[in-house]
Amino acid sequence: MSDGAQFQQVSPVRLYQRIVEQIEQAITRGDLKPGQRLPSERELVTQFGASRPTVREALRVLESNGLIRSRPGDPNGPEILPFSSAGLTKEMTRLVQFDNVSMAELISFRMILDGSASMLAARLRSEEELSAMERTIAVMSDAIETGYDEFSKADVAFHEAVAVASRNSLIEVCNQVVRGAVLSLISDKVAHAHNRKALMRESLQHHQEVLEAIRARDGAAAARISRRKLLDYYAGYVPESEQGPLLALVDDEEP
Amino acid sequence: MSDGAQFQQVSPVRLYQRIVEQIEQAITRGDLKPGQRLPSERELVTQFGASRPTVREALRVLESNGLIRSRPGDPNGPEILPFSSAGLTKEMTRLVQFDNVSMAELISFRMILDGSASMLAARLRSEEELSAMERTIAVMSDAIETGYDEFSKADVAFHEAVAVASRNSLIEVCNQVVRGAVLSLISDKVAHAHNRKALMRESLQHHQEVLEAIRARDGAAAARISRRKLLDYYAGYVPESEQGPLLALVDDEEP
DNA sequence: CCCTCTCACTGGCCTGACCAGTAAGCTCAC
DNA sequence: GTGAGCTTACTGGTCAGGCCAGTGAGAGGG
Repeated sequence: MSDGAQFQQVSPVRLYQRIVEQIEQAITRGDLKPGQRLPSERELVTQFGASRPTVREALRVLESNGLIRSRPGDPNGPEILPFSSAGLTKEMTRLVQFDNVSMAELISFRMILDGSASMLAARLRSEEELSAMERTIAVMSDAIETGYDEFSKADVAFHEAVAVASRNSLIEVCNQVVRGAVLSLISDKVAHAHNRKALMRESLQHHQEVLEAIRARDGAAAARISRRKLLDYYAGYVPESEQGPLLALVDDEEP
Repeated sequence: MSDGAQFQQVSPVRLYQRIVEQIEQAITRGDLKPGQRLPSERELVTQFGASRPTVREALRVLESNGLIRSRPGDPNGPEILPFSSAGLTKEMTRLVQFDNVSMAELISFRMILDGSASMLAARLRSEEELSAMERTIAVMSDAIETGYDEFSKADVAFHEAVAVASRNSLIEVCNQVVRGAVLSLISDKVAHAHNRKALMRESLQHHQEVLEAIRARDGAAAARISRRKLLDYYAGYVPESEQGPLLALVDDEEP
């Protein structure tokens, strides 16, 4: 190779990509805020100087990425949507589905995220946030009789309350995604379990112990308990041979 | 509400979405493997019974999601791409850019991921994996004189080696994404820093200390050092008022 | 056997058209 | 005046057909 300038590989840029970029940037910059409307397709055609199919390709991409939504017949044009983590969820689910991510890895990741969230919550929580958690636990307790859906909803609410208290939304988004992925892999087993009530009671017990540590502002304990309980709860779904990495995560009590 | 059946909200499904779904499923199921080719657009038109613009909209969506790539003139048709975390990175970057995710949260998240990876690596590593890490550190050391690009590449290689040893690819993918997001936010400052060599030396020092703990199989120490060093390195980019949650993460040495 | 050139076919892009929806604004009865 | 109903100008969804610049497998020449 001759010395001197280094060249980057170039790739032809499609017209529709240019349009996507422009609109994406306008949204990111804040020129287009959620709720605002894009001009109609035919109007965009004149503004971008491209044909309608090309403009439409761009809009379809934006739509599939959750940035806009267009309804047929709406005279106001496509709508800018508020940010949602749906795209992230989709991507992460795909990562799980066919990038050889095992159940053990998923649970390991949940243990890390959940443990960290609990630790941060224990150390940073306010009194209001604590009582918010207590309320969700109460709902869970009641929901054991009411039904699994209620219970599950309250469960999510608890983790959300913890996430809020941890002051870190990234944790919650990722945790939510991973949680969803785990559930989608074992949902059939849970749904058909004849001992669902027992499972719910066990889960409730776990959450209460974590809450106790958070109440006591004991970050290390909250993390340890959270991880330990997750492992107990899910260990049955992981083959014996893959449990090593999971045990390494609860192995906190070393000299 | 009358009791009985619960109905879900329905939304009209576009034709192009049906096509996207079918192809996505085929890929997820493994019917279409990376490297294989899709039929040509005109062939797909007849198979799906849709028009070319519609088929093209579907292909554009798949392309923008990183699932396929189509090159003009290629007689073999669009190519199925191997999985890449590019989509995830894009989504996460967007999350950071305009969902009120602060620099502090990003760094906090990195500390969690990196700390956990180091801990797992310390407890699970093999001898080969350890020496792989040592090699990347050596490269980093040499690269201080060679240049920042080399250094950065070796840096990535180190974290990758740690991730491999941690037996959890999710950690590494997420860490890589977050790392990229952080760098994209501060890259200008690093590039213009007049003391880049000093920064590199500091970074190298940090990595060496983590490596030492991993060598000693001391998981707790590896995690603690990793978090501490990340905080030291990046603290300057976080406003004083937002450092609370970060400090909570290194506050391990409690009674 | 290798090299070169051809050509059928590819994807990128465009024009123009039809249809089923939507909602603003008009009409009209009350 | 006011509300209900209808008209209408627009929207997005979809299609058919066409042109162009590329690509690469295979035909042909050396």
